[in-house]
Amino acid sequence: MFNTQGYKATSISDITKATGLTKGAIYRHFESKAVLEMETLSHLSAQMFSYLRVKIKEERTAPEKLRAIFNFFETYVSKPPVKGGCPLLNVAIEVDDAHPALRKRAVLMLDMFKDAIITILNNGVKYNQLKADIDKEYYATVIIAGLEGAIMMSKLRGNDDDIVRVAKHLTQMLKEIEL
Amino acid sequence: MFNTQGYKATSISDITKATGLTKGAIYRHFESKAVLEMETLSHLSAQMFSYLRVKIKEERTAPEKLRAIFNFFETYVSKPPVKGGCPLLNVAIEVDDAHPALRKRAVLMLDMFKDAIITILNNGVKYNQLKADIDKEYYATVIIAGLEGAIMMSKLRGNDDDIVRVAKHLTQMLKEIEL
DNA sequence: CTTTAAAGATACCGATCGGTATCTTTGTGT
DNA sequence: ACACAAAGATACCGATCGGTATCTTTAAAG
Repeated sequence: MFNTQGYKATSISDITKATGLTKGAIYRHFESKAVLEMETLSHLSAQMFSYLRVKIKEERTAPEKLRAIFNFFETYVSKPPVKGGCPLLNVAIEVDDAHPALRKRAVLMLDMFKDAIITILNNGVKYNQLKADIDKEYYATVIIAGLEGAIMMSKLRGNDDDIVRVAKHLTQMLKEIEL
Repeated sequence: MFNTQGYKATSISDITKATGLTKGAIYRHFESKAVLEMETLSHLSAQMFSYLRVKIKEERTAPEKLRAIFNFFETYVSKPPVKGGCPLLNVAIEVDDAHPALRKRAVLMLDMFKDAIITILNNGVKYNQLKADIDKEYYATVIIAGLEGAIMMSKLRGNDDDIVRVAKHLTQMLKEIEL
C-alpha cells in the first residue's frame, strides 16, 4: 500500500482494514509509522534486488546480464514484480527534506542499483566482452535513468510501450560497447 | 507546495499559513482541494512549457532545438525552473487510480511534451537536418524517459551530475541521426 | 455619500490522523 | 495445570484533515 498509494497517503487505519489487525497490534511491532515505512521500503528493496539478482545470475556474459536487466524491466508495468511500480522511483519522488531517513534509504537503493550495473560492466571489460575504455558510471547512469523514466511513462499510460522502446534503445547502445 | 511536498501531503492549512489567507478566502475561489490541485497542475504545466518553448524558439535547426532542450534540463536540479522538480514526473508518480482527473492531466502533459519533440524531429527531417527514416516516437520516448529518470536521480542526490551524463548521452544519440 | 456585490475572516463541523494506556487473549515452557 | 510473557483488542487522546455557514471588510459604481 505504501508503494501503490504513497507513504504519506497510506494511513495506519488503511493498514488495519487491509490486514485485519488493530492499531494496538501494529504499534506493538513498529514504534512509529515512520519506522514501519522504513522497514517496508527495506523489504521492497530487498525483494526487488532479489528478483533482479536471479535474472542476472541466469546469464553468463556481461552483455547477456545487461540484456536480462532490460528484459526484466520491459514488462514492469503489465506484470509488475511489486505492486505500485518501482519502489526506488516512488520513494525518490515522494521524499522531501522532511523525511531524511527514508531519503537516505532511497539514495542507498540507487547506489546499490548503480553498483550492480557497474560490477557487470567491470566484469565485462575484465573478460573481454566489453570495450576497455568505457565510462562505467556514465553507462550505469544512462541505463538507470532510461529505465526509471520509462517506468514513469509506461505506468502513466498503462502499457509497456514506452519501456519497450527504451529497452530497445539501451540494447542498441549496448551493441556499441560490445566486443 | 503541491510540487515540492506533494498534492496529498499539502493541506489547505499549509496553504493558509504560506499565503496569509484564510480557508474562507481560498474556498471562495476554488470549490474543492481537488480543483485547486488541478488548476495548480495546469499552471505548473503552462509555466514549464512556456520556459521550454522560449529555449526551443531561440534555436533555428532541429538538432540545435533538441540540444537546447537537453541543456535546459542539465541544470534542472541546481537551478530548478519550478521548485520541487518536474511537475510531470511528480504528479505521474503521485497519482493513483483514485485521482482520475489529475491523472488525465498528467497524461496530457506527457503527450504535449512528446508532441513537441516529435514536431521538432519532423521539421528536422523536412529540412534535411535529420535522417529521413528515423522513428520519431521512439526517439521522443527515449529522450523524455532519459531526462525524467535523470531528474529523479539528480534530485535524489542533490546535484546535476546524473542529468549531465544523460544529456551528454542524448547529445551523442542525436549525432547518429544528424545529417 | 450611499449602495451593493465580491472578497475575506471567523468559528465551527464531523471525520480521520498518528499514537497510547490498558485490558484480554494466546501460546509456550515447566 | 499453571505461570508468564508476548500478541492483540479496545477505547480513547489531542491534533489536524477538508469543508462550510455566517459574519465583516473592501472596493467600485451610481
